[in-house]
Amino acid sequence: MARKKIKLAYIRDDASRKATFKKRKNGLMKKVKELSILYGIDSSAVVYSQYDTKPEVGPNPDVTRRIIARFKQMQEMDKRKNMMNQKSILRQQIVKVEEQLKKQNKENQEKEIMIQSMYGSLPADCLQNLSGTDLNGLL
Amino acid sequence: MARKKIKLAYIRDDASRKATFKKRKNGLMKKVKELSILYGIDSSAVVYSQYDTKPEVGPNPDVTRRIIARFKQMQEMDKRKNMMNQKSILRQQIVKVEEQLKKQNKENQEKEIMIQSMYGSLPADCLQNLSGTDLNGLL
DNA sequence: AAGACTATGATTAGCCC
DNA sequence: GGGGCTAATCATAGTCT
Repeated sequence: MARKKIKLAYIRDDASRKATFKKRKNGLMKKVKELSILYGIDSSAVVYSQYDTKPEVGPNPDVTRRIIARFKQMQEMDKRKNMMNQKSILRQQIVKVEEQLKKQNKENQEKEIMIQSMYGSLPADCLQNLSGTDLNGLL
Repeated sequence: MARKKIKLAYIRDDASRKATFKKRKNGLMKKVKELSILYGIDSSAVVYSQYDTKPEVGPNPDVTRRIIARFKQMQEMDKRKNMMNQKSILRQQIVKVEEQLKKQNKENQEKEIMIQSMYGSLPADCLQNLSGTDLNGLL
């Protein structure tokens, strides 16, 4: 009578797979029921298998329905949270871009002032040579 | 070190309830995961509790979503089946009532014939005494 | 194939820190 | 109050029927 432990992997032998499946499914359902009794909470397990035509639902379908409703609600919340996160990330990016823009504007202004002063200080005949030159490209 | 068994009932002591809950929840989730691995099937457990802000979902939310979809499908099937059953029950009732109706019609016909023959065989002076009498009530 | 049995492995209640 | 320990209970793989 060697009852050794099995390793956690798909049971290839059809007979023993089917045989032990029922035992384990029942064990699981028992635990689910115990959990809900011991702690006064909702818990449910659903098991689909090729051995049963119907999925096994424990401890009772009404609880399962309630749980599903709440699960969906939670999913919605998660989704919204995610969107909020994305939104805040975008906001941060906007702030960054705005700062860069501000900085660049300031630089541009300074360059403008430089150009203005350059023009002002040049002799009249030098202005002729500069006409047609792209000042922006130079800066 | 007395580790005795507990009886299956709501654990009133807050501390031990909270302490053992986590253990059992983890144990359950482990079993759920084992089930899906050993048998290559979908299984999922959802546990709501006052101890966690979120429900515990095992072994993973995608499987749970798939399972919920199938659970709903099954519910629909059950509903339809139920309706079909009700329908067939009603059909049987209709058949019964139709049979009763047929039977009664036949009886009525027979009674009618009896009445007719009674009228036909009576002498003329007897017909006067019968006027005003409810023949239907007599039969 | 399905249920009973049981040695063995797994889970866990109560403790301790 | 959370994590580790361990005795005790529980679950179950393999076997037999």
